[in-house]
Amino acid sequence: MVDFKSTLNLPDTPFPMRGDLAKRELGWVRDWQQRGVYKRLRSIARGRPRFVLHDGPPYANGDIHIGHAVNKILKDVIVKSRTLSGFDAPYVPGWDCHGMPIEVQIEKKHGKHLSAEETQRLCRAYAAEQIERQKVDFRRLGVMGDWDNPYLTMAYRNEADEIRALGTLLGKGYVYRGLKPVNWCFDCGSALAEAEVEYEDRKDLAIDVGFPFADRDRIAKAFGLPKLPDKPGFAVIWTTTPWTLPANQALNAHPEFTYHLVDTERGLLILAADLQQSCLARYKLSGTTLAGCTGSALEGIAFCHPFYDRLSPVYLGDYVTLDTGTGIVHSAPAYGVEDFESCRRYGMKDEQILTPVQGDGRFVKSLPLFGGAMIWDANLEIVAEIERRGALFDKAPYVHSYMHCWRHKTPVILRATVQWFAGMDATPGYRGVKPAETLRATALRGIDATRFFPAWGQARLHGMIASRPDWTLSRQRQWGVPMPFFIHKETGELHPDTLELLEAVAKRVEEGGIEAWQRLDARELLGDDAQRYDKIKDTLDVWFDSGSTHFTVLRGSHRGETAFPADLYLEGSDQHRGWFHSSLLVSCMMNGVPPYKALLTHGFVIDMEGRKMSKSRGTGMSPQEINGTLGAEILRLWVASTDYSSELNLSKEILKRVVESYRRIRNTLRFLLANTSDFDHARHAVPLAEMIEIDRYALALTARLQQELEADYERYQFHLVVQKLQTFCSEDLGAFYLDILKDRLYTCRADSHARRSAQTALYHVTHSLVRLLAPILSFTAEELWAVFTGGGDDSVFFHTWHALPALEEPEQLMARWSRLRALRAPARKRIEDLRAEGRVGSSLQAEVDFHLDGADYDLLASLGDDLRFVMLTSAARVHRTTEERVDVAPSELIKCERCWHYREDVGADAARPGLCGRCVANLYGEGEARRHA
RNA sequence: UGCAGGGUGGAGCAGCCCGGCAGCUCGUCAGGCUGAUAACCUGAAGGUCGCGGGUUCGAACCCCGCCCCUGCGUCCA
Repeated sequence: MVDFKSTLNLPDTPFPMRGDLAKRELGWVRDWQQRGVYKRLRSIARGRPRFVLHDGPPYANGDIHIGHAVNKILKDVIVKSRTLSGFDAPYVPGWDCHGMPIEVQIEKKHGKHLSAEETQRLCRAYAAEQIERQKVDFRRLGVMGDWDNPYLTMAYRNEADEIRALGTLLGKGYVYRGLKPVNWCFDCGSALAEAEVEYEDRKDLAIDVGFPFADRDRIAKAFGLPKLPDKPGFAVIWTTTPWTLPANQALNAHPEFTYHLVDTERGLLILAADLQQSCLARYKLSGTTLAGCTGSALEGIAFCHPFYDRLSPVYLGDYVTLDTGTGIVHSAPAYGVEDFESCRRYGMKDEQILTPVQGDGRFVKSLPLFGGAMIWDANLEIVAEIERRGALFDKAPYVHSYMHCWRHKTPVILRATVQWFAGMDATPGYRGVKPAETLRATALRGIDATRFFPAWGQARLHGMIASRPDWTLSRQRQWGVPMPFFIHKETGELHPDTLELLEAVAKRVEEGGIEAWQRLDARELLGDDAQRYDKIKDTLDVWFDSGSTHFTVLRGSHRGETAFPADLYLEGSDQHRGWFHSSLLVSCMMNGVPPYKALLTHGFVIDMEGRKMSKSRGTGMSPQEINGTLGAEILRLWVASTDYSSELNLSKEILKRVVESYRRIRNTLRFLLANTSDFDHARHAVPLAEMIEIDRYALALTARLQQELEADYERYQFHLVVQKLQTFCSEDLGAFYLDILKDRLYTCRADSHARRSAQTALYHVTHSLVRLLAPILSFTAEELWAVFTGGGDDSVFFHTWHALPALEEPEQLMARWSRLRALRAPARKRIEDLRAEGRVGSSLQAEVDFHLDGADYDLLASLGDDLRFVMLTSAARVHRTTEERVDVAPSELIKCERCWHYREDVGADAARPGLCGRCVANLYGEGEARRHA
């Protein structure tokens, strides 16, 4: 038997079947870096319309985790797909460098008693180190960007511009200074942002405390009694924070609730009517109701403080509820927002508010009875004191969820301090300048003008902005951008030249970083005035750092290569409260508009049980680990194939699935390469009009795919991209077109029209696919590009979507072949029956007879003898009949040793034994002609 | 407790806006090919579309209620 294998055009390519990704990706990362691909891409894209995705800066502490990877990969897919769409899409990555977590790290390493300047120096070095580590991991993911020139919030220029931004806000009249209860952490010694607070269960002591009657006549009058019985009396309150009692300055009652005056063994009690029973039960007292009145009747009546010699008047408040307690609430304006606001409403001034708790959690020394005590320790002493004075009615442990510092995990309190604020509704103004509308109104209008992916983000951000309180801009930390103000020692007023002084400081910071402010002697700027002014030590909230990058980066350090406003900000959904929020507020104050045209959010990574990924539970999967085993490409494909708008599920099992689907795509690509390796488009391409019909159909399918994927990319629907790519590779190519094509590619003459037509189609399919894949499977696409285009200094990213040849009537072609495929299916199934009976193996062993009528008959008949190639059978006949059916039978003819078809003319040429007629023609004659398949 | 999102064969997702046989890929099982071969092709099994009502000739899809999951926020003075 002659070996005809060598007479076939079998696939051939150096593109390996196995990606060996974990190892070989490193080579591409290095290659991109060495060749300066990003930089060259910028010059290639220069002049195109710009698309700016502004990177939200990750915090420069710790190695990247899976969430970072998801975020950066999504950004990368967008930047690359926009580039391929013909945009100039720069990507300037950034890092958030200041703030407490880093300061805490330094404290841990070096202790607490460093000078501010030394702390800053160490923090700066630490952050720089963290950034380099993260940068390596980000690059390893295949993320392309300006890694040699990222933005850092700690860059001197950035720090200086941030001070300038502060100056702008002040000058426009948004900033004010005032006393206000803010979340306060004793361990931080600082106010916390809303985002820095989390809730955890905590056990406290809940106590019921009586405030003795002070004005018996007014109480009697309120209850409509001529005179009170001659017994002691109390208004009873319930609290879980005994330590706030030394700062008590009022009692709150609801204006519409009914309160009873109850006669008990321990005297007269005032309680909310609805809570009377439960309270008395708790106090183990029995009582009779003497009279009742509404809360509003109690307004202004003063009661004695339980252990200090002063009075607390009743103020009315709608926020008083009947869920727990007594219906009367004790009010310590320095330690509760509602308390603060109600006391303010009743005319209390800042300086009247009692603030006995210091920043370290201890009572001031001068506080009678409890001076110097830590508030948590003082709780017990306070309860004991109340008990001693006979004012304690009940005490019981109480578990409730309570605010904790996200860093220290220790309880946080509300504490009135002097802070700087950006007013949401109040427009404090600055030297006569006032914004035309409130910040809240500007921001809400900005949200309405922003596009959201997914759309529901809009309602969410809107809701947050609508209800948020004023922004506390100041912090009492070291590692942060200073609020370089000078305050008059007596009046507390800002220096009249503050705007100029800020600019002067900014200039110095630009030269020497925030350390320059630390070093600055006030006399250098103020001269003799210096002794009358305090140099403020506050720093800016770190959210202000990242919230002002649209100014410090887009209009500052990277203004030439980016633009304002950005086309897109993209972050995890938690950033509605974080970066989206702070950026919106800063930009609305500075520019009156948001810094972005659109916002995209993604969910968090969770495991199979629907739990959030966490290292402590051992379910966490690190990107470093995945990169090192499966490859970053698998991580990228997983991210892209997941609907990121809700949670992203990840597990070993899921990654295994992703690896499988990667293999499928990779092998399809390999087949395409292997069958075009001897094809030179310039010399061999068949003109569109002369191409074989099924090849033109393949082009039509590809054109439709490309059109759909371009749209999916545009709408950031990457999971649809992956799904369609997959289906295309499996269904349209693998199971249909390529399967049919093998015969023609392998058996026709290498340079025949029939084969070159197929290769022309494959050439275009490959060009289209490799680019459509590139944003997601960047490593694979680049690898393929090098093989396909013959190496050189090119990159797939230097190109745009492939321009496919324009078919004249693609719809007609699609309709015709869709029907053909539908008619093919039952025949394939009948062949499978034969196979199950053991009567055929390969489908080429079968012959098929279609019995059809009408359009279907015409359709199949129109293919002539080429129908058998579409059917993958040795013969396919069509018969006109009204009784439609498909017959399949094993061939009784002889198998051609070369093409494996079972044909009558095998051996007809005595000189060529074992060969069928067309193989003889292909090998020694003119070659066969194909028109349809 | 408020806001938002989700719940479709073992896994990942379509379908829902605009009601009309529940679909794709992967996996599983069975078979084939041995000229894409650690690949490829064919077929099959597998789903009460979270639950309960309603509207409708007809509901995964529209309406109401509930349950569960996730994120964000908030609260117990």
